[in-house]
Amino acid sequence: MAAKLTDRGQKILEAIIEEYIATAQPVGSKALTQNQGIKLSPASVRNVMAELEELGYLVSPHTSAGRIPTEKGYRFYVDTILRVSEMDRGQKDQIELQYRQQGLQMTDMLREASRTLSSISHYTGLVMIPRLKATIFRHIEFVKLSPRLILAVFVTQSGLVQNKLVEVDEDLSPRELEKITNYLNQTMTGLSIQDVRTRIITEMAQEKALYDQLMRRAFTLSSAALVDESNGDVIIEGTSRFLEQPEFSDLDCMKRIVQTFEQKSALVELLDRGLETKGVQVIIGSETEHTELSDCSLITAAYSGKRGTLGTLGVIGPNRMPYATIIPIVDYTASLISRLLDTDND
Amino acid sequence: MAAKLTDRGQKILEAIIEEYIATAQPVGSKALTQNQGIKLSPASVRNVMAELEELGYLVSPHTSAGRIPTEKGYRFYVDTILRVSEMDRGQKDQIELQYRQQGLQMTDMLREASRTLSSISHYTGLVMIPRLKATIFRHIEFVKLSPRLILAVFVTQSGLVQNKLVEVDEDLSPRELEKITNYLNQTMTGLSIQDVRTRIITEMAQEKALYDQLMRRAFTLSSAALVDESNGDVIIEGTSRFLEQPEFSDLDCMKRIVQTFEQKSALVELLDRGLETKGVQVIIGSETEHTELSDCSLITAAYSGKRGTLGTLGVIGPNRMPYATIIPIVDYTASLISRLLDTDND
DNA sequence: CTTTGGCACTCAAAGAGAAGGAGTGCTAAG
DNA sequence: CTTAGCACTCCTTCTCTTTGAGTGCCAAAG
Repeated sequence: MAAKLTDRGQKILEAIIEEYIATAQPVGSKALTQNQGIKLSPASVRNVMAELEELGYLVSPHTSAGRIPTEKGYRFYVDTILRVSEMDRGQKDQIELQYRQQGLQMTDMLREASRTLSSISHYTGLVMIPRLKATIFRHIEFVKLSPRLILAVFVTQSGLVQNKLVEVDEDLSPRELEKITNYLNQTMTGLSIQDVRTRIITEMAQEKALYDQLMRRAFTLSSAALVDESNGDVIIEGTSRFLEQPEFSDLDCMKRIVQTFEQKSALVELLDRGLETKGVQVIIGSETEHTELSDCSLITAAYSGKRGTLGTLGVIGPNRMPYATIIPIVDYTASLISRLLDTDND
Repeated sequence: MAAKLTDRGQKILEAIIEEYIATAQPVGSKALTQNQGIKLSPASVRNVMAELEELGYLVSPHTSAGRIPTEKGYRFYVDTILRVSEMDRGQKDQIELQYRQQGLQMTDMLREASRTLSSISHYTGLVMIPRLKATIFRHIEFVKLSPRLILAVFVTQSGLVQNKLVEVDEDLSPRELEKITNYLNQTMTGLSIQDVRTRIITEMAQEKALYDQLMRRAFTLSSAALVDESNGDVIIEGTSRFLEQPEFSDLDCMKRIVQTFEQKSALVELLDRGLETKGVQVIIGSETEHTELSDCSLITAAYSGKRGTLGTLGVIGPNRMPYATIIPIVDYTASLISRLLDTDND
């Protein structure tokens, strides 16, 4: 069982996986000896393939078909065999160009990132919107919509704008609102939302707040405005790419995947996993731990702003994905986004 | 050609269309005589069906299949035969409930509308976001992100928040910005964006603006902030519903439709058509004038806020849609949204 | 001990009829 | 005008056969 893979075994596994990625057809021994730089007879290749199957890297759909990689096969390929090539300048420029032409607003940029990921990779692009609590407070503004209804508009360091309706018990005068606004903008700017929140809580407990009605209102208002009720949002672009993949020609399976996309929660969970990780992460098939996505793989990377990780982005497609080309695309996009977020708004 | 349809012809056409809507199978003469309250022999029905085919309301896929409605058939059905039933209270309540539980923010509400449309109709929900120029100015706010970069946050009467980054030539001090903000909020509130724009243009031309630097800046800034560069945006929910429809089991056709959805422009154009129209509009098949959507039908209705039409919403599905049940759903949703937009924020 | 050619075997995919059946159009009688 | 009867069409389904790609194993060669 723990038998190590010979050098030749790896070579052949690599060739099979790459052939399968290219053709989506089970790979036979003959095809291998012809196509690649493998100088063995089909019979020898067959021996090795039988070994690889025994070790769980390959399966054959039926006796008279070739072999296809298992998840374990892909995993080994990604972890051990794969050498990620640098992207060539041209491709990098092509990506970068997309953003130059573009407006500068964060959400638009992230949407563009998702779209570009999809169009360059030919799979589906995913970009997670930064969680509120991970962002830095820059500015808050209150707009009174009706006596009891206030719109809080809140801008983060990185230029993300969030707005939220707050219902209040008492009618605040414009002057009061303005004071509150000024106070908050002076005290909170530069803190992370996390910090802002704890600060609000401690200050509210202090006695001075107890007597200062305005302060109390400021805190109630801002804490209501900064509640992060979103469980994360994902920008998905290029769902239709899935329809191009022969492995999803089964409509029912396809439908379940698209539904999972629409609900987004599974994708949020998967993208969240990449938040802590440095570099590119690959999640293959059942590693997603979602049955509907058990034939899908994700390639993700985290992007960050001035102060630490903001979110993750990546590509989702069938297990049979050209990892070698997509990993650098995701990697480069993440670093590009990080760079843009760092420099654009300061 | 101009032969009018007999009463019996209509009855049978109705029965055929409704049967086909229910089963997605070509309808034969025998099936009709059994199922519905049609007291004729199959042979008589066949005569009528032949007539209907001659008139272009039906076609048969091949000799030994039943008949299916043509677009002209659907059109006639929708225009002449169909009696739209009132929705029962229960269903109305079910819809309304969705919004009660919900936050109050406009975009969220529209997204929820799209989702509800989809889940109740079992087709794909569409909601067009209001065009900026159709909305009423309520409040504008500028946040300086960097010396030359200003974020304009702009709130419409109906509570829609738009934000836009503006690059400026000169470094504006916070005091100046504040003055500009105050000035704009005092002068422009209550005007439509359309009006605001013309006003800015005329005032800029006036000599007093020429000498007052601050005013000039105010106008430049606000006109830049209020440029409506979006060509309309549509919230699409329930794309996966399409995958349930047997008529789109062809993957290639399916792919083209989903791609068209992703681009959105075609949908924007179609929803735009409903802006002028009162009540529910039905667009059938090639009436869409998009080849990719030539097997799709839309049922749309306009929704409005305090001051006139804001946008349209609706449902898209195959031509074979249960118009009788969906039309009232769309109608009711549109009026509900209008009601909510009217009352919520004033 | 590894490699390779040979060979029998398996099994999905593709094709060819053949049978079945749903539905039609037409005609002639009620 | 309606309807029963009937011949005809042609899709759908089934079975059966063929085809061929690919395998596993064995025995001979390196």
